[in-house]
Amino acid sequence: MSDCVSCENLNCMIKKNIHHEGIQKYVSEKHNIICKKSQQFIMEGAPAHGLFFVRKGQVKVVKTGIYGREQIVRFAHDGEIIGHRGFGTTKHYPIGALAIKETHLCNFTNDVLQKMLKEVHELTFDMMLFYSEELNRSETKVRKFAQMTVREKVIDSFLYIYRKFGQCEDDFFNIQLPRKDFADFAGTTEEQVIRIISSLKKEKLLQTSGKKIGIIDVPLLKKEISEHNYFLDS
Amino acid sequence: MSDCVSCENLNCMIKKNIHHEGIQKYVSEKHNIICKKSQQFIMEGAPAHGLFFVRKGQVKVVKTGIYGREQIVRFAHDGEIIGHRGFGTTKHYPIGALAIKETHLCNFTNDVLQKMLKEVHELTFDMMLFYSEELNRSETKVRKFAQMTVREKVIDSFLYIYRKFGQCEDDFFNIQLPRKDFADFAGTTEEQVIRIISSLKKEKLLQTSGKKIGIIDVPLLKKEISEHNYFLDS
DNA sequence: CATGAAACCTGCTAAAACACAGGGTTTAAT
DNA sequence: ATTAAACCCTGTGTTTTAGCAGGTTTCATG
Repeated sequence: MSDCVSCENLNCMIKKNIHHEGIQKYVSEKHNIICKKSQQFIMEGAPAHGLFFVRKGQVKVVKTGIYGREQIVRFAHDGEIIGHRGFGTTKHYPIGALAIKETHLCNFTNDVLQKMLKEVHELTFDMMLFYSEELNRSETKVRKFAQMTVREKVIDSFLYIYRKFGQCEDDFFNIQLPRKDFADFAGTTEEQVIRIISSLKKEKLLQTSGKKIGIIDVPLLKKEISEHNYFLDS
Repeated sequence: MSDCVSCENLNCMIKKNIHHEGIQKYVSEKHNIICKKSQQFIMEGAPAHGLFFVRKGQVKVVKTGIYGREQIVRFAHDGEIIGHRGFGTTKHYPIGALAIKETHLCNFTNDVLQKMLKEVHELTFDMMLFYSEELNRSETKVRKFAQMTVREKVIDSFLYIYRKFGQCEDDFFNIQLPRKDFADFAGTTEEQVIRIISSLKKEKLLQTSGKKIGIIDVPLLKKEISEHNYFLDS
């Protein structure tokens, strides 16, 4: 249950390197944590005490912005890393993280992690590649925020959620978020998000039912932003 | 002249690891390139053929954005890496790079680099840390772009230039850029930049003389953005 | 030193985005 | 079933930003 060998998250970096002997002795030192819905497990500004992997669940990563405005950096689910931003020179987490629904986490302390990286070079290399991809993603996001209109940013956020979490047969996202969260992720206000949702519903591109949101016509929605853009995956 | 041992850029990652035996045999395989002013040496979208280090000079890193609008990702000078964004999974450069003034570059091909990383684990580790710092920087930038006003973004850009290139005794930046470049970097339009420069001149915070720009009162300018912000270094 | 191009500046206008206010609806707990 | 809290929605006024148009300055070059 708690060991990595039986874990199903094949995209997890530890799992991928579990066959290396150097790594196995450290796996037993990882902590398993269970978070209830909306529970925060990383505090922004707190001393970094290691890396987290999402074993199962949904997480949002936040950062306090200007005027205390909340910014959602990204969402994460099964297999993904959280807390890697605190690993460089800074010894404090630059972000906070909280569970959207009940979430099972694996936690490696910085000490253990450091030892693992020293011993298993393939892991270090994978981490480097991971960071480099994250960097590309982040810079694409900079470009988006700098140049997209609010409507485009909101649509882009919906497509991001769609790509990441998908939607069930009834065509609603496999994740439920309040409008405010979409706003904080897209970099705008709740009102704008609501207005744009209204428009998109009228245009038969989106459907809602209470908190639930789903895309009706994915290709058409995609078309609207990919028109003048190259490929922007994030 | 062309070997790393005598190089003065102590912040360069290669120089830092030059004492490792594994690295020295590869240093001879690096290429030295000299770029004239405004010459482009990385084309956006071209196949990635390695990493560049700035030996001496000034470089701007650009990315074509929405509607073909140009976005300046960052500026670089002595000792800094360029082209690392093309190293992950993508085999094409996601950015372009061009010399602002005459610039001397060192170029390692991807092959050589790969070999170096395989052999010198400290280098891989350093690269990982480098990427992780870049990621933090980039995400700070996302937040800025999402939440700052145009005035704040422009001021922030001036402070960035000040931090990175400094200014001489006559209080002008050690780099000359057209207003348009500041706009592309700050994520706004040339007109806005010009307007804000005018205001700042009236407020005795900035001085200009033709293309030259300099900050008169750094702490006061800093204060304006750091007021509601935590520490934002980029 | 004339000249043309590039860079810089300003005023005006329209559009985009935000903020506030107030009302409606859903949800979950008692 | 009731009630409070959280969430959702819409209208209106204001601010911010972008875009255009036209003018001036600066600077390199023949």
